[in-house]
Amino acid sequence: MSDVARQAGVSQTTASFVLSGRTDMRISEAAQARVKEAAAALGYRPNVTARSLRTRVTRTIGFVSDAITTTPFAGEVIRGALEVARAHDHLLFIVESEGSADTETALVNALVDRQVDAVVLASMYTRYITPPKDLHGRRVVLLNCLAPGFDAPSVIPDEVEAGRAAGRVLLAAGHRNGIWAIGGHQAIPATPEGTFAGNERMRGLQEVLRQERVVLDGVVECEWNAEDGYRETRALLAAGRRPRALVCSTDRLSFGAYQALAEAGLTVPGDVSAVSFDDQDIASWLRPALTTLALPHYEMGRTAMELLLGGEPLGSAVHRIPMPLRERGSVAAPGR
Amino acid sequence: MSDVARQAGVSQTTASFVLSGRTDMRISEAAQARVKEAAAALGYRPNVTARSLRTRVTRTIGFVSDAITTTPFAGEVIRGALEVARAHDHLLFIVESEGSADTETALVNALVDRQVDAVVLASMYTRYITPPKDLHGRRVVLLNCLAPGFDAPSVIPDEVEAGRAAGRVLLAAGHRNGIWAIGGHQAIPATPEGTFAGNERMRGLQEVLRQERVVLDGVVECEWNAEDGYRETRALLAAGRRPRALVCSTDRLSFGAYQALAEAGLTVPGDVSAVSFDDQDIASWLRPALTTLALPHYEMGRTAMELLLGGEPLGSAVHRIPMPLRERGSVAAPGR
DNA sequence: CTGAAAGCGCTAACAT
DNA sequence: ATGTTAGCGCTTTCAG
Repeated sequence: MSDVARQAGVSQTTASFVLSGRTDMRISEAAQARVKEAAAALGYRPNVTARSLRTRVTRTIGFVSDAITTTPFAGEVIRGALEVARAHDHLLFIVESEGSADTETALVNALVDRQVDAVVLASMYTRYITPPKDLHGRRVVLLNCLAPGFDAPSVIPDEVEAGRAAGRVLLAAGHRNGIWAIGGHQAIPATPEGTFAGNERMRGLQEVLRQERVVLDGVVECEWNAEDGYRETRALLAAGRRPRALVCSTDRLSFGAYQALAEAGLTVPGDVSAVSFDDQDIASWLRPALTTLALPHYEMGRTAMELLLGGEPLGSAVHRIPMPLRERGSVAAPGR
Repeated sequence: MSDVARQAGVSQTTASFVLSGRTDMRISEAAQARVKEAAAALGYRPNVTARSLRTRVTRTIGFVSDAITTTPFAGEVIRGALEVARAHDHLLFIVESEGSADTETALVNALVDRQVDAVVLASMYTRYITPPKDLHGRRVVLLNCLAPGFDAPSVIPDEVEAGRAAGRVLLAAGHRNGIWAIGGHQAIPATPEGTFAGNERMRGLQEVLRQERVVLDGVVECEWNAEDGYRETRALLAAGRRPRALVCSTDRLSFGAYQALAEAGLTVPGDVSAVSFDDQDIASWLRPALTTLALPHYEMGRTAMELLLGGEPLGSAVHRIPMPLRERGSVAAPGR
């Protein structure tokens, strides 16, 4: 910068003012032009590290996630966050704690030592967490997780409303009997009380059904992968149960259910309707394509960053992002 | 740091030496202990920004990708990169150019202004690129892309060898006739010469088949998505062709092929064998699970970062990472 | 409207 | 074995 100033025949102060685009210290048009010209001629680029040292602002945000790889949606979260960051001229340090608290602490320290302006704490499935102490008193937003005692806003999907929507789709198609929930609350040995998403989805579903005095034929609690959907649907069929509609807690479960149904010579949606949650890629690859409630990962990423960069005080509200209904071909009137 | 020095009763220099763990300037055990104690007591954390300004080293790397969201593998690349970065105590700025050259230039500038030590230029499918000029002369590694004139190493999957492996799997099972390639070189209007991966996969495949004097019944050039696999396999069947084995250029194509085969009452692998490329999640969800050649995204991410942080000169070699064969249930001896 | 000078927190010659 | 001093590149009072 001092080279630029010298070449423009002004002091470094003047160069600084015009190069950082400040207007409050009125510089003559002539001087501005000379500085800009000199900067261009010399190929001047600011050293943001030096600027940050002085201003105590790095325009840098730490994005700490437990695992960016496990779920295929993760990319969407990051894409949303990245887009907003870029619009505000900020950069993201992305780190992954791999679920280890020690790693998380070490990484948060590394971020803080680099003077990040704020931190996003992201979880790949919705759950309660306890943020590392080094984050207390800092600008933080919780993405897809909740920490009741901790002073930071949370951004999560509106699962209860999604559960209601799933119920409404089935009711609207005329289903009142033979409705089974596959996956349910995910009340399995590893999570005996169910998971956050499982509990909320079921709550919304049951609420809507109850209003119409419809009761589920059953809720199958199991893990949420393709193989579980196959196994449990097959078991259902083998036990002589003949569902008219399936509410699968994930698209992966629906995928497995499709396989079991096809094996049994049953068609979707002619014999059995299916509605699920997530909107993974396979939801639209299946034939018929799946009607599902989409996890709004992109929007969540955006919202978290907008909270951080929007200039409003952060607060500690829970922001529930709507899960859009993707109506496709897997729901029809009940089969004969 | 000066607080720590004062409390320890030493100069700032001494404090600096012990806190940055330098051993070349021998400090007495006593002084070291006092400094460490004072640092712990005061909760001292170094300001890496300030250190970087002085040392001209930020321990920070820019990871520029064209789209981290499009492909589900992207997360694996990043996970690999992140792990190595962490092992070397470096942080990653991750940015996405969304395929726009202007955006890419702007982001590269933002990274350079923040004094990143190196840059990874990543593409989500293997292809030739022209790196932005602002990167000339800097430490760069190309991830999943090639830039012949540019002085930087490339890390790409070994597609030719994968093509050979696909051929060998089929030959070993006894296939010599009725082999069709679905997806082929991806010689479609958008990419009339085929894609890099398509061309290399086909080259390897043909090479191995030719050695055994086996010729493909045909190569169907189309896009590489699930719907294309369904449509083209269906068309094949409708045209009275009865393939004994399918080499699908992606798992998605195989997925679609499975659907068309099932519709026609054909079973895998009893009637038709299938082998493909990528090893996406669905490859193992399908029934039977798909035999496929895995894109080594995790390894690629690691390799790129190890090149950067390993201390060796970068060079400009092309590093071809093996694509492991995942043998599952979709290949058997030719059907009756 | 512009310039001189101090200092952000740290490291590294150079003394001692 | 430790301290003095000078910056790294930039912003920001404060004087003119």
